[in-house]
Amino acid sequence: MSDPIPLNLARLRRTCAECSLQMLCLPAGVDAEDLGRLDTVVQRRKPLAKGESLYRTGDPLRAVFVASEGSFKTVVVNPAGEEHVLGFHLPGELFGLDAIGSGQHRCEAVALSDSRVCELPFSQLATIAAKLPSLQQQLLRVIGQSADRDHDHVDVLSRRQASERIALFLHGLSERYRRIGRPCDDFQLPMSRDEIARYLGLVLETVSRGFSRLHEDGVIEVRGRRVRIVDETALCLAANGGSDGASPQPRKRDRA
Amino acid sequence: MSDPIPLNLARLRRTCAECSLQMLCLPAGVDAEDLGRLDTVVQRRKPLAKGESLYRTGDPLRAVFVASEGSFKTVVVNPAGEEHVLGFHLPGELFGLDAIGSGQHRCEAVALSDSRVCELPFSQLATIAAKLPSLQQQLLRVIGQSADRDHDHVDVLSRRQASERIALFLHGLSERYRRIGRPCDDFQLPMSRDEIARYLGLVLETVSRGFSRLHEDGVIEVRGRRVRIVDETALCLAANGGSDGASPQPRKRDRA
DNA sequence: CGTTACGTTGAGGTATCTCAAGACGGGTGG
DNA sequence: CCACCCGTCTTGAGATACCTCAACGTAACG
Repeated sequence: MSDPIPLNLARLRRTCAECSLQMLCLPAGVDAEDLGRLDTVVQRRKPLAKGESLYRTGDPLRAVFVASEGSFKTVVVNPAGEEHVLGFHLPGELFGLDAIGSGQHRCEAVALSDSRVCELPFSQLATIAAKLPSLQQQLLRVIGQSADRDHDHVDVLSRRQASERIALFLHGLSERYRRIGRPCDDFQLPMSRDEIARYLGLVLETVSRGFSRLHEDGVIEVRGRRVRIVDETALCLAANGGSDGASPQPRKRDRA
Repeated sequence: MSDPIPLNLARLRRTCAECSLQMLCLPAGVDAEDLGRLDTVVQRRKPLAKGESLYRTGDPLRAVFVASEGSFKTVVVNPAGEEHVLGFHLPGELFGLDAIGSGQHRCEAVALSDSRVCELPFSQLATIAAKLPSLQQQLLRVIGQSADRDHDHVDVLSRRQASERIALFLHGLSERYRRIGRPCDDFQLPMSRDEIARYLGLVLETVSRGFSRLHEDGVIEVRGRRVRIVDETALCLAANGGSDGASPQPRKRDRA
């Protein structure tokens, strides 16, 4: 453990190449020894089957997570029994931070497909961060990025047109695929129409119709969960109020 | 600066009694000397007039803020020129954390009334936190609580019935007034109907009608911005799908 | 090859938005 | 003190986008 462990560094670089833990592991200023210490803390590649929960509402804060394979959703079930989707978590994206406020998870994390996750015990993370200022900064940044995704969600939900929400959702997803180093204009949705609907505050039929409409308008190609973005510009336009397909003048600026 | 300063401790305890910076200043394990160091960092009581901005979208992360008097809203203006309200910040609540992900503010903070704010330069906060593990933990917790408020916002926006959103909004506001030590069943709204609407993803008329309806049903009393919560239980019920007025028989979905 | 989950499409009802007019309340100045 | 103005809030009536209900198509799987 006191040896500088170049082997571990190499392995981490390889296996976590596109992982957001990279932000925690590999910033400048974290040397091999520090990294080795962190490495002993990360528990790697825990497998989960589709539909299994990683944590449930009320569970104490134990760790933060990153899927190395597969995606997750986080959901809350309200008193009326309806399920709301709070977020989707692609491979390489950190999640599970919802518990750092109260110490308890406010939602449930469910695997959308057979998955593998790395987990990083939070107490040890905090301890190490206290000793490594650079790691502390990285930790703050990663937390901030997680909050940014929540803001994106709010942004989507604030749109009052279903077509805007759907376009913005697809655009955001594309952006995130790009960021984790995957094709961003041709991908497989890890979630169902119903789950998208519960994320967007709509019903599944509306989502389906929205997809069909974007297809008709030549913005995307859809077949089931396969999505190809044909016209990214048009997608952005649709996300910002160019709601109706053939709106001749999508220019409306209200001012006071 | 190197003196232990019991006087400052006393002053901080008094002046920041209900302030969320308290969480950063006064946890067990932070002694007077530490506190003195923190005290030198907090800039206090900067005044702002109603409508003035504390920071704007794109501004670099400089500090985090707490209003000691007055309230704030954080807003984004989308390309179409519409203003979305991301959050309201009551006196004593920490805000401005939206920039820790990217280093730049993603929204604009506007005073809802004449206000005074304490600000805490972020770089120095991070430096001090690195030296004080207990402060680091408090910082994480405060950040987490801020994220919790964002989750509450998502929760509200996910409701598809306007009446639910409005009831949940009022209930959440009441809860927050309670937490900052103010009357939670009788208060003055710091924001307009229009601002509430832009927070809830509705139009102002719908908010107004929702208030009137809750008034008619004897759940609240409203006169302009003055709100009194008459029946908290009914408010909770309305927030969770007991949407329609006096439906004592909670069948599947009953419409009067 | 049947079963099952998921996705698409259609028709009709309804909540919310839009547009519009009026009421209230807090200021200002005569 | 009152008249007046302005921003804010309320209320009404009609248009519309979305939800509900329902049937059918499609794909994955044993």
